[in-house]
Amino acid sequence: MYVTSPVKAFESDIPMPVFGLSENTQERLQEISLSEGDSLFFDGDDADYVYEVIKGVLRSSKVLMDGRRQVVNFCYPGEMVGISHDSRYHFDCHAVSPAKLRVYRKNAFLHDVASDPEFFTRLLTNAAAEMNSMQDHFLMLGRKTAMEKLASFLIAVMERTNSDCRTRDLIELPMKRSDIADFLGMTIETVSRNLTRLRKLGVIDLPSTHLVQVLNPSELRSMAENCQ
Amino acid sequence: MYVTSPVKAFESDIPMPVFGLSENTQERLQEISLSEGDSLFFDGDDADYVYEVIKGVLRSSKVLMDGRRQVVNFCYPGEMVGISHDSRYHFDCHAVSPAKLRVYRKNAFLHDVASDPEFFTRLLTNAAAEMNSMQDHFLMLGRKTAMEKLASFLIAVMERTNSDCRTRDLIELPMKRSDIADFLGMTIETVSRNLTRLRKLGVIDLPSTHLVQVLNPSELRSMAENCQ
DNA sequence: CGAAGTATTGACTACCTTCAAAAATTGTGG
DNA sequence: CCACAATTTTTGAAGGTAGTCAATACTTCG
Repeated sequence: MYVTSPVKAFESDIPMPVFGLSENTQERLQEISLSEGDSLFFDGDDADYVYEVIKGVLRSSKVLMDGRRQVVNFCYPGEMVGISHDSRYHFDCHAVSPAKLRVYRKNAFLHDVASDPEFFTRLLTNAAAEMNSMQDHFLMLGRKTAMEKLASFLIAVMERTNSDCRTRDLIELPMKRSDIADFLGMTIETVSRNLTRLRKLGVIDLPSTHLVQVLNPSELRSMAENCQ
Repeated sequence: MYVTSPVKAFESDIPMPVFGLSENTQERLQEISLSEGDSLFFDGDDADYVYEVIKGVLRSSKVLMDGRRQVVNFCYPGEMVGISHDSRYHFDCHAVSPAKLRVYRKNAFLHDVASDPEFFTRLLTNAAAEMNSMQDHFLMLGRKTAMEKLASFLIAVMERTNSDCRTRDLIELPMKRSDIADFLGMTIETVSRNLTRLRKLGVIDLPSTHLVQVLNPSELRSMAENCQ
């Protein structure tokens, strides 16, 4: 079992968001940057802010006492993170790649949402959509083989990122193998082995560690639900 | 692999909710009953209604083409089911035990919610809470052993149902072993073997198939995260 | 009481994990 | 820019947990 030891972006004894800006400087609160590996917040922190990803990719994860980790979600530009049902966050959140975020005070955000029916509808729709994708994630974690999990993951990233037809089949994977493994509920070795197997089958190519060229999308798609 | 073959409560060629009541009889729409095994809706059906469980337990599940199934959630009294981000349901929903439901027209429901800030806040909080419990489910599916999964499940059902201190340690499991297996991402045989093992360890007793007496709650709790 | 469905138990197998080492990549200081 | 260390990824061999197949026991229901 492996444990990632996350490092706060700034060390500080003042209970403040990781980016370390003054709380009462409204303008400076509006947008922040994170470097690769920086933490945004931890499980148990006060949930005073909600965030919107502008650029980069975030990783939400939960950890068991003995260090076993489950990556809950990767957050891409346009998505919200940090909305809690109570006053605390219930997972860790880190930057997987250099990221820019828009920050909202939780209370102000909720007030704005409640007072604007259109905003509210959008948020509720997003929440329902996220729940739906979480349910697909359940099916994957609970019932798919290692190869099916990996194929599903690649398809999902493909559909989530490249809307441009010309670059559709070139997938960027900013996260490490350990992040992918913890997202799919398997080990880094199994992730690596199955990537290699997909390469040898001619379904993908691996130009570099964090790039996947999909050579046979339809085959990959069929492997996502019906392994070999 | 096993496939459950669900049966509609009423056979009908009219596209109508399963309970088969006239759409324009407002009063008769307000509450419905389901027998054990009845379906409420299927993946792909028009999502015209949302439901609130009054009595009994529902099961939400998704199925792969080859029949592999993942139970997404068990819905207990007080919980909502059927809120979708688009016009379709994205999972099957069945009654695990005889159930009573309150029915809302989706549009009317959303309108009511949007026009009442307090109602809205409650719904959003519930959604966030449900997401939080889904994230715990992820951790369980992806990273826990069979025994840890089963112990976690028993603890969760215990905390969800019996608020009464005297009956706290007597758990009712209305669902079948196959439902539990599909919820935990394992087989019925593994569920059965581990229940037996818990019994032989003296942690639980099994007075009947659908009843579990927890003899050593603290031991069970520790097994949920740290299987021997 | 018999039949159908459900649950338990047993024997064997397979997939994924674990442990270990080599290869590749990334980062750092001279 | 290169050399070297640290980290990450890949590959290999062995082992274990849970799955599969099969038979028996138990429950439910006509």
